[in-house]
Amino acid sequence: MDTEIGLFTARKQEILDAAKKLYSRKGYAASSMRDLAKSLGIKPASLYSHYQSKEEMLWEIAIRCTKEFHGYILPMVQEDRPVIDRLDRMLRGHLRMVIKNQDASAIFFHEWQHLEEPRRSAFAKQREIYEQAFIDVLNEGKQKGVFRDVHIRFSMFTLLSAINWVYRWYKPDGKMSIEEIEEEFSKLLIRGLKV
Amino acid sequence: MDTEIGLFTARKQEILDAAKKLYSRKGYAASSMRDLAKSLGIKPASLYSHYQSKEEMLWEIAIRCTKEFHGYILPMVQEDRPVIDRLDRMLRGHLRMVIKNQDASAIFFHEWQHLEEPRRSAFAKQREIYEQAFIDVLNEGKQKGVFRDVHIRFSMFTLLSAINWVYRWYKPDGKMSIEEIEEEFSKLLIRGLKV
DNA sequence: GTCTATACTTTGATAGAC
DNA sequence: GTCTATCAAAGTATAGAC
Repeated sequence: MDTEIGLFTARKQEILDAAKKLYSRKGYAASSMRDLAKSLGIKPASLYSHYQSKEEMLWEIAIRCTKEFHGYILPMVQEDRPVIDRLDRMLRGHLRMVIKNQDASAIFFHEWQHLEEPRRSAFAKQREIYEQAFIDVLNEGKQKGVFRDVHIRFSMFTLLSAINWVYRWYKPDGKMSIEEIEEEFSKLLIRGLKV
Repeated sequence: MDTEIGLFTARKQEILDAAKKLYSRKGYAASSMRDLAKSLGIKPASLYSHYQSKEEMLWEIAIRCTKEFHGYILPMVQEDRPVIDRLDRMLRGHLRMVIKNQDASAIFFHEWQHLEEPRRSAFAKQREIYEQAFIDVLNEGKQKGVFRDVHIRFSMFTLLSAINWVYRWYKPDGKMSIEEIEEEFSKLLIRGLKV
C-alpha cells in the first residue's frame, strides 16, 4: 500500500518538491523535464508515471500553496480582536507563510502566470479571494477611523508586496531572525496607516 | 545614412521595444525569436541582422534600463536637502522610473536573471550600486537621528519592493494618478521610518 | 516505478540569394 | 535589411518491456 501524504504518495511528493525547487530557481519556462528528472536521478519518461504533464506539476504546486496561505490567513479576518491587531497578525502570518514556503512563493507570486486556461483563471480567482481578506480588514479599519483615508486597494498591494519580496532575499542563516523581520515589518508598515 | 538614437538605428530600437514588451508579458524564457519576429511582421532570420542573439537583446534592455534608473536617482543622494527629503525624492523618483519603464521593469527586476555569465554578474553589480544609494541615505538618516534604529538593508528592500510591484498593477487609465500614488507611498513608507 | 526507445514539436541560429 | 531554406539541439510526451 502507498504511503500517503494527503492525497499523494511519498514519491509524488518528492517529485513535486524537486519541481518546486527547480521552478523557483530557474523559472518554470526555463525548467525542462530533463532537468527535473536529472535532479531526481531518474529518466525523464519516469516522471509521467506520476504526473500527466509539466503543467500539472505547476498547478499542484500553485494550488497547494494557495491552500496553505488561505488556511492560515483567512480565519484571522474574523478573529475577535481590534482591527489593527488583526491586520498586524495577518501581515505577520503572510510573512511566515512566505518564509515557510520560500520556494513555492516564487510560483505563488510569479510562475503561476504560465498556467494555461482554465487553470490560470482558477488560480487568479483564488488569489483575489486572498487579497480581498486584506481589503476587508483595511476597509473596516478605515470606517472605524483607526486608519486614515487611505486608498484601500493600493494599500493592500503595497503591504503585501513589501513582504512578498522576502522570498528573494531571506536566508535562514541571515542577520535577522523571523521574529525581528516580523517586528520591523509591523513597525514600518502599520505606522503609515494610522490616523 | 542610419537614423541613430543613441548608438542605435531606429530599426534596432523598434526591435528592442518589441522584445521588451514580449519578454515583459511572457517572460524571457517563454518568448521565442519566432514570436518576436511575428510581432514585428518579419521572419525570424531577419532579427539576426540586428542582434547576434536572443540574450544580447535581453542584455541591451537590462543595461539601458539600468542607465536610466541610475541617471535619474543616483545624483539625488548628494543633493543639498534634509536627508528625509532626499529619501522621499529618491522613492518618488524610483516610482516614476518604474511607471515610465513599465515593460523594462519586469526585466530590471526579474528577467535579468536569465542572463548568462559574465553579463549576469555585471548586471548584479550595477544593481548593488543602485541599492547602495538607498542604503547610504538610510544610514545617514539613522546616524542623524531622523530615522529610528531600523535595519538598514531590510528597510531598503522593503521600501523598494513595495514600489517595485507597481509595474504589475499600474494602468495609466486607472483610478489613481501618478501624483496620488507618489503621495500615498510617501505617507505610507516614510512614516514608518521616523523616530 | 523505472527503464529504453522513439515520435514529434519547437527552439536558437546560420548560409547565402536578393 | 529581409528573405528562403535548413540545421542541430533541446523540448514535451508516449509506447511498451521489465
